[in-house]
Amino acid sequence: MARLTIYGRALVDLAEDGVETISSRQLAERAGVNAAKVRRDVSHLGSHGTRGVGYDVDRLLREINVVLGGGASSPVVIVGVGNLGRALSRYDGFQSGGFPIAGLVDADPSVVGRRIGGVEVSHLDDLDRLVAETGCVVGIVATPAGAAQDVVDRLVAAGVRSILNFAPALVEVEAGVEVRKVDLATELQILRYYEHRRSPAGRRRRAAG
Amino acid sequence: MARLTIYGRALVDLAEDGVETISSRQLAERAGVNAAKVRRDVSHLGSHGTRGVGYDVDRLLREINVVLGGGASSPVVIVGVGNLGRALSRYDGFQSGGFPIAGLVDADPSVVGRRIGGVEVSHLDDLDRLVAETGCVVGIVATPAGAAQDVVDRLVAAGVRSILNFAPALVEVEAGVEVRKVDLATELQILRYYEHRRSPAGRRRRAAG
DNA sequence: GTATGTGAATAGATTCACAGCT
DNA sequence: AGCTGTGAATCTATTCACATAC
Repeated sequence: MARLTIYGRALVDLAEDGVETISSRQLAERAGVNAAKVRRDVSHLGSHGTRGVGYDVDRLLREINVVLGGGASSPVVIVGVGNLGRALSRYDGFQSGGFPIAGLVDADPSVVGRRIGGVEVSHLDDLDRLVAETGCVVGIVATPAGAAQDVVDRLVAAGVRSILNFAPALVEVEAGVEVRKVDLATELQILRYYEHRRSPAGRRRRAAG
Repeated sequence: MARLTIYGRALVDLAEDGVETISSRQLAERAGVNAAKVRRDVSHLGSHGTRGVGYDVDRLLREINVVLGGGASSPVVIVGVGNLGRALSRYDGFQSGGFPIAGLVDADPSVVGRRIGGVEVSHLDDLDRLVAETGCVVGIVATPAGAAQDVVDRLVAAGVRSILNFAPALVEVEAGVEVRKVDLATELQILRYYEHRRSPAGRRRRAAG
């Protein structure tokens, strides 16, 4: 399902290049997937291509955008302005992707009031008010693992129903709340796993067999 | 397979708490998965628990670490010190996770020579030398989409075989090179998708049915 | 001829459920 | 009694392959 966003990006590029129709095969190539997969994914949209021709780029893009929530702007609040939180606060991909950073929050009084990337840091206890005032619909958790569950509970209590969790911890939420996890440590570990498979200690200096 | 790293983290916590054995059921609960899944995953390690008792925490942790590449330190080079690249450079999770940042690289001469988080920025053309001198084994791509493929090609040419791609672009690599993609825009889009399902325009102000 | 949409086939991951060990 | 290891069942995702439409 993450593939829809990939198709969306490819279609934006195509539309900018003035391309009007595209076949499943061509789109698949741009998206790095199988043509049959494109067809089945697209058919789930209820969309219809034209046999013998392909899909209308503009129409398909519009349909994908509708499913993905369109061009709506979804303000986010970042909880935790430690190392990672500050890094994320300064990343303008949120803004440009339609997720403006409407608030920063931390539990440490010594950082409350500081401005990062033009946004002032509020105290965790003001989360409810902040969410209510700014209309944040997405919460980004960038705290240490130990604080993650508490923060998520507070976000949910404040009415946030979509959470992106960067903390290396599992969190539980009630039904109806969507949590997605981004785990940089795991990604790196997996790379190391492959690295290790290629050259475990002791084979490192040998020529490939 | 990403689950092994989750198990690993849970086991570290358990070891610190002095726990010596753990059943698949308990580990599963901590990892947020099914007990049968834990057993099957662990059995792929060639490990053996003790029937009626469970797994030895230390032993299992050691075995997982061996598979994941152990405590080895894997220096990384970050390519692209734009917004996201700078953010990542300042994130100390790399360092603490055993992935010290050994180099920063950018194509823009105006940032070359600047220091970010204690590391000097080199020019993209010096990538080969940098990789050779620092022994980087992992490349992190934090460039705009358009530059990603070129950067990846250069990383591969320099001998890097493990790449973490933050650029919202597909890249092709020869066999034997492992690329993992972290796509913040897609994660947010997917959250918005669920958000949109819950309250599409027009229903927003209605009470839940 | 070309390309979609989809039933059927395949592959892969997950879960059940239980024999067998401690 | 409690728990692992695993064959078998199940569920889900992917791919094939072709009838159908342009």
